[in-house]
Parts: sequence; structure tokens; C-alpha cells
Amino acid sequence: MRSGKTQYVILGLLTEGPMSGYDIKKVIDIRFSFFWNESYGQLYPMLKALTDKKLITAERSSGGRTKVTYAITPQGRAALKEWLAKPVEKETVRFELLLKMYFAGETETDVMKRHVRAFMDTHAQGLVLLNLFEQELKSIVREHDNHADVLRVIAFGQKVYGAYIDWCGETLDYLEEKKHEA
Amino acid sequence: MRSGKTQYVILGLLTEGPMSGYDIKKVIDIRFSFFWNESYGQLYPMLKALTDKKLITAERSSGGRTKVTYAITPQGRAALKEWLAKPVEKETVRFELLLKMYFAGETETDVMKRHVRAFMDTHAQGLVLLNLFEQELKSIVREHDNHADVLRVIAFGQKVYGAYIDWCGETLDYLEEKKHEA
DNA sequence: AATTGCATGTAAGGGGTTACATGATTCT
DNA sequence: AGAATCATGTAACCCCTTACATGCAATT
Repeated sequence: MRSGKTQYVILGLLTEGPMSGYDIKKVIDIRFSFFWNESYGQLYPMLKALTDKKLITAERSSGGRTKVTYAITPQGRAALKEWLAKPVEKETVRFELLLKMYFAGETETDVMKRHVRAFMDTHAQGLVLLNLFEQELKSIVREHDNHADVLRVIAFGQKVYGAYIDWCGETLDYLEEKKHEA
Repeated sequence: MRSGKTQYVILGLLTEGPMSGYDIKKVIDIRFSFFWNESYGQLYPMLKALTDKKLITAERSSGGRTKVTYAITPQGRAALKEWLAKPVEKETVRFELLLKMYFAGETETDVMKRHVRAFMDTHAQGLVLLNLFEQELKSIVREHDNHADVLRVIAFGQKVYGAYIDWCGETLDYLEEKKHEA
């Protein structure tokens, strides 16, 4: 039982209000992207399963386009709360970049420089988005009271991405030196 | 083709010298644990597959205990180098802690404090191990010339774990305040 | 008229963990 | 003698991504 957290992402998002599977996916892609991801292949079957378990309700729109709006039930809220109380499982991270850095001796220094620079760029871009998201959140008057919690989540991303970028800077310097040594 | 990087971990480690599957697992568990993981269920079948593909050779020990020592072939080295040159794929990270922080409104503040403190503790311990590993590396005379590269990998862990711990400190303060507000 | 976005869903297949099975060797 | 560690391997099972299929609605 490594995971099975898809259900809790769904339940959690539905506490903010009813949504479709498509909406949920969008929110995850945009707001959660730096710490979470889900695919339709996980989401849609799970929405069905949660409906069967009565943790959420499904309402199919009458008329033209098929659209299913899901809402959380009291049982769903209880299940979410139960999970929230459970200890966080040890996450298994996998950094391909570090693997390559570890084996850097088997390739050229320029290859590694490219990898580190690419890593730096993507995370610098990510940081920009996080900063934008932070500003956006701070500007709008608090409609929901989870604002402050979300800011903490964003702060995590900012700190960690900052650390990544720092490391990349140092490592690029190191690689530059290494190159001239050889 | 999300992954399939197990093979390159094996090839990479075997560049340092011949090893058994058991050895490889140990090295990954101890030295790579903060950025990589592998299970026997992945390792052993992959060792067989790599042997079939002639990227590594297998030598079974004669006598008592069954032990298979693997060594990299020139083709294996070439395959590794080829992979090293390929761009690093976007890693998909999943932080259950952040998911819970995002939905913190649905539970008690003390619950979140526990989670954050646990996260802080495990990574503080991890940081100690990383510092030890760094000292150890710096103390022994460089037998292999990959020392400096490995130090860079360790530095990544130190920086990122430092960022985690920082964030935990801030977040614990935030949660403390939040608790007294309510 | 065509493209993009909205919207739901399934099937196949790969990646990965866990649990189990088996047995030798070394340490206490 | 018993426990821990060395050592290899398999099978079941789950999680997850990718690719595909389908079709409506809004935009350009």
C-alpha cells in the first residue's frame, strides 16, 4: 500500500466546493504541480470508486455536454480527516540529476554543465510561478481561511527551489573549474 | 517510458569495480538513500537482463555460498555514457506533507504540528548522516577521482535538507501562533 | 472552417514494492 | 544455540502513465 493518496487529493479539493474531474486535474496541474501530480487514468476511476463508497456524490449535468460535478459527503470529510491524522509516509524521491552527477566521471564536463543548467532553468521558472502565485494570493481578500496554510505550502516550494538554484550555481562554478583543470 | 533507470544505477556502480547484487543494494541504501532507492524485486531481474544484453558479466562463485559477482563490459560503459548524455527527465515529486498542509483546515493544528515535527526530525537525522559522510569522504585520501563529484551530490542533500528544516521551523512557529489565535 | 479547449473515460503496459521462499555464514 | 547478516531469487499485486477514443463548445 505504497500510496493510494489520489483519493485524498480529491476529497481535499472537494472541501473547497463541488468540481468536475477535469477541474480537479486542472487545479492539481496548476496549483499543486511543484509537489503533486495526478493523471486522468488515476482520477476518473477513483472518482467512480469514491462515489460507490459514498464519500462523494456525482451529479450529471442534464443537457448537451457531459459534465459530472462531484461534491464531498460528510463521510468523505470524515475519511479525509482520518487520513490527515495519520503520520506522513516516508517519501521516496529520485533525482536523476544526482545520479548523473555521481557518475559524472564517465562523461564529459560539458554534458554535466548542460544538465545542471537545464535543471537550474526549469526551477528558476518554477520559482517565478511560485512568486506570482504568492502575490496573487496575498492580493485577494481572504475568501477562504486556508490562505495562510497555502502560503506555507508555497513557501516550501520557494525555499526548496531556492536551494536547488543555489546548488546549481555552485555546481556550475565547480564544473567550470574542473573543466580548466583537465 | 517513465523510468527504467535501474539499469544505469547498476552500470554506474559497477564502474567503481565488480559487485554482487547484494552489494549494490547496500550501497544504494546507504550512500544513495537521500536521492535514490531500489528494491531487490527490481535489481535481480535487471542484473539478469543486463547480463543477457552483455552490458555486464556474471561470475558465480564456486563453492559453498551462492554469490554472483557482476562486472561492467565495454558495451555497458558505452550504454552508461549514452544515458549520461541524455537530458534529465522532469522528476515527479510527491510531498504528502504539503498535501496535508494544504488541507490543514480540515484537521487540528496539533495534528499538523506533529507531522511537521516528524518531518523535521527525520531530515535533521538525515543531515547528520550527510555531514558524517562528507567528513568521511574528506578525510580519506582520494582513491577514486570521483570524490569531488560525490561531494557535490552530498552538498545537494545538505542544502535541500537545510531548506526543509528551515521551513519546518518557520511552519512550527506559524502553527503555534495559529493555535493561540483560535 | 478550423483550431483550441472542455470533458469523460478505458486499455495496455511498465515500473516498483512487498512478501515470501530458501539457505549459508558469522557473530554473540 | 540462536540471532543477525549475507545472499539470491520469484510472484503477486498495486500504482501510475501513456495513448487512445469520443464528442461538444467556444474562439479565431
